[in-house]
Amino acid sequence: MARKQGSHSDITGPKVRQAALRLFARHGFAAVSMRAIAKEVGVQAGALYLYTPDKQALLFDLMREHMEHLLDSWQVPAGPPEAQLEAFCRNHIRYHLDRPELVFIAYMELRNLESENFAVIEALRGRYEAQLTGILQVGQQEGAFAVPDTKLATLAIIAMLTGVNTWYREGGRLQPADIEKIYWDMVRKAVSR
Amino acid sequence: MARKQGSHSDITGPKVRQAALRLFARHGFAAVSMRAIAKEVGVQAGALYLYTPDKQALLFDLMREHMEHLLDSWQVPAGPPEAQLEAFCRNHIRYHLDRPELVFIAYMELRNLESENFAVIEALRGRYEAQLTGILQVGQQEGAFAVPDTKLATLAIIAMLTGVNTWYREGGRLQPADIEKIYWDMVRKAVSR
DNA sequence: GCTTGAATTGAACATCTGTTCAGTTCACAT
DNA sequence: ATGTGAACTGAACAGATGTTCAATTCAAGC
Repeated sequence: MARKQGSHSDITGPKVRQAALRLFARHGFAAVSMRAIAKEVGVQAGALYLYTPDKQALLFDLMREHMEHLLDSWQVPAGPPEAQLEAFCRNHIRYHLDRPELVFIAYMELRNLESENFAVIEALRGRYEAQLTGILQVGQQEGAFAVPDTKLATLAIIAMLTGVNTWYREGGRLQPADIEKIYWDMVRKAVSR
Repeated sequence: MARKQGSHSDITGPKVRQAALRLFARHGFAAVSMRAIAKEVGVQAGALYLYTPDKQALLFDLMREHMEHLLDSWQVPAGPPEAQLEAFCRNHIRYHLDRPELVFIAYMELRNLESENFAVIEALRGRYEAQLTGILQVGQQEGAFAVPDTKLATLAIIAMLTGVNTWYREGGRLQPADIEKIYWDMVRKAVSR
């Protein structure tokens, strides 16, 4: 069972995924060749096929793992809807600021997924959005929120939160904690009565 | 000066831009070949070079014209900051719902611009954002708004508004006018004290 | 009818594309 | 010392890529 010392597969495998992640995020899936990925890894193009069946799977696996990890990253806490919403927003921002490249890919490269793969990612995205919609619905019923359309509010809030990734750069004027607070403030007011 | 009747260049030219727009929006710049564009136009690939110096210019011109047209699409009206903000939000949504393909390209294909072209588009984007920031700053000073960070609020609001394009489809449950109202409501509350 | 010239073709270019696979390497187990 | 097998190379594949350009088409103007 133990891997042989000389084996590189448990090093090269992750390296391939990492290189694909970086290059897809920087140049876009269609603009990155297998040879470019191989070069980044320090290997010939043919060797990549020991670690992925094809280029499409490289993209799909990155996106699927990202979405699954995002879903696992939190649970709706017990408590009043406002606290639940705050937890959602803060987790979303923190999670997204931590993995800018994955986030970028997961939402820029949807159209490069083959249709079955696309359906899988869309379903995962739907499950994530449903959690926010659920929080908003309960809050609306209990009178804590005033959102005319919970589905729209869900998409508006997520778009707004995810927008951080378009401008945030490490070491900038604001720390993640500041950003969390500012965005949460805006969301809180946006859904308030 | 008058074009000859037999001339097709004033027909083919726009057709080329239109085909590029559609295909870039659908498949992404890098995934669309000049031959694919030519086929959509009904012409051989070589003929495209009568209407564009190269593929890059096709993308850049679409984006630049879009941004310039967006800037021309409105002016900050006289009046209280809240009315100015409402005008901005409603115009933004209306304008974006009217040209989903251009909007999509202008913000998905930034990384496919050569660096000088990128700088031009970024400058135009900056000028557009500055208008919203200006409204928020005045409103903040006059006490009409309570935004802790006007630059962040600018980006958050624009991200939220532009987000409509990710889900809106013609003939859906909501009319553009409904959407304008719902989003404006959320923005209004988000910046209120 | 003939000339002009803009619009377009179609072939050619050098290079790149994703993917396959027979052959090589070399740390390990025996 | 020898054999094994995972990891990898390097060449090959069939076709696509952006771009150029000599040659063709054909309506307009004379």
